[in-house]
Amino acid sequence: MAKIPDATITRLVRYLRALERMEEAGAVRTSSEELARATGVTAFQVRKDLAYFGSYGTRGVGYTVPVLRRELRQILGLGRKWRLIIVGMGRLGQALADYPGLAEGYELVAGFDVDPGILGRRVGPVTVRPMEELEATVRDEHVDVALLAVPEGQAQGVAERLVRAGVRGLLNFAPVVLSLPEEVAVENVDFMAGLSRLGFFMLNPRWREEMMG
Amino acid sequence: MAKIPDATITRLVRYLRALERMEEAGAVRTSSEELARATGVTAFQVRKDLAYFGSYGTRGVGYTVPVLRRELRQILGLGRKWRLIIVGMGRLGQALADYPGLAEGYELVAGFDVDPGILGRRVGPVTVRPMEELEATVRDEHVDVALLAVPEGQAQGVAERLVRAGVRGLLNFAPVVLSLPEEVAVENVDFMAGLSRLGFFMLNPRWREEMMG
DNA sequence: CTGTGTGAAAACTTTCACAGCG
DNA sequence: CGCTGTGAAAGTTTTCACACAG
Repeated sequence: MAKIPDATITRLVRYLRALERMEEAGAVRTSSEELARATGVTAFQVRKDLAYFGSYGTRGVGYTVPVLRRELRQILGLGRKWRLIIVGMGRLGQALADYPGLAEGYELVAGFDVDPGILGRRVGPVTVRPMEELEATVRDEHVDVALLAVPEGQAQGVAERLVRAGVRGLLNFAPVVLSLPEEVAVENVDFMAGLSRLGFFMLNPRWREEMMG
Repeated sequence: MAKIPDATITRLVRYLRALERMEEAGAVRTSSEELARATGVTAFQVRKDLAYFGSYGTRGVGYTVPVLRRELRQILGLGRKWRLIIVGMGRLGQALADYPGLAEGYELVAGFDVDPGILGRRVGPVTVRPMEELEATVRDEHVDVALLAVPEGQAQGVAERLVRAGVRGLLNFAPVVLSLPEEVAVENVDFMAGLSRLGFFMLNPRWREEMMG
């Protein structure tokens, strides 16, 4: 079985979203061509990406929307409900807790914060708990993944606590490179990096050729 | 001049952050080795990334922290202050407006929302304005970049308005693929995609070999 | 003698053409 | 016949070894 490009996984997420829109719209069949248009990649790419995992289409016909959707959910680990917590219930943490898409495939168990002012407050589906309860919650509630929305300076420390307590995946919103045992899956969501890339591209309009001043 | 990998730009952002920490700590010299350790890449990679843009070090010695920092800021377009707006001042938009790192290299001009309930409210450095004033603000205040923090369904429409009004770069937080003229720079910050990738990696612990079940 | 800068090799990803299945 | 699935080619990125400047 070939090695699967990281970028393929990211695209799979897009295909899935496109399929969900199609299914909502009542579509039953689709094609690599249509998926490509919906997600801004090439039809070659769509077929290759799917082929890494198996044969889900019918030659000469295309793909069956609900079937492919189910398969992609399976591949992306949405077959089961991951159990989540949010650490850091500032405005970012609260925005995350309220995000409707979360309920699809994830079960938000609790939110944590140091600020006594918001302890006990209800946000989205959860109540804010004190940091002291972090380890106990992770263990007792079988938490799989933590969304780390704490300030930069505390990210590494909190991440270590989480991993020690048994969390297996981290979605890190702080602009730091976490150093953790490699069996822990980490994804970074760094909007400042995105902003800097924007600056670079805007400064280098033919962002393929010619740099340097 | 060679084509510069996209990933290089992302790493440049990390190097810059590491350098800023070093400078704060009073360090004057550093090396590709040290930068590598601080950012979790290899020293080869650091040198190669920097070499795309020029020769900033001294052989046998290393790099001068403030010099390299200045150069990277230049490369990443932080030499000038980009003028920003935030469209969508829900909790996410408010969290962004309050983010202290923004002030470094970006000038937040205004925030916009449709909700009459928060119009006029002061968040971070800005006051929330109604969507009707969007175009006028972009033009009159010479806005370069917009942070798009509106609900999924409105992202494409708002993006088009922004581009028509003259915005040149978009940082899109909605999980949609925006289709816009290609001279507009777009970066996506999609935390749900990150979450799905986590699920995939956790489901495939030796996330290099063996898939399929 | 040290650590950068770089050409060349290896690894990886994307593109493509088309065989082949329904 | 049409559209998927795939091997092979093209293109891109990373790794590496080492020449060379200070």
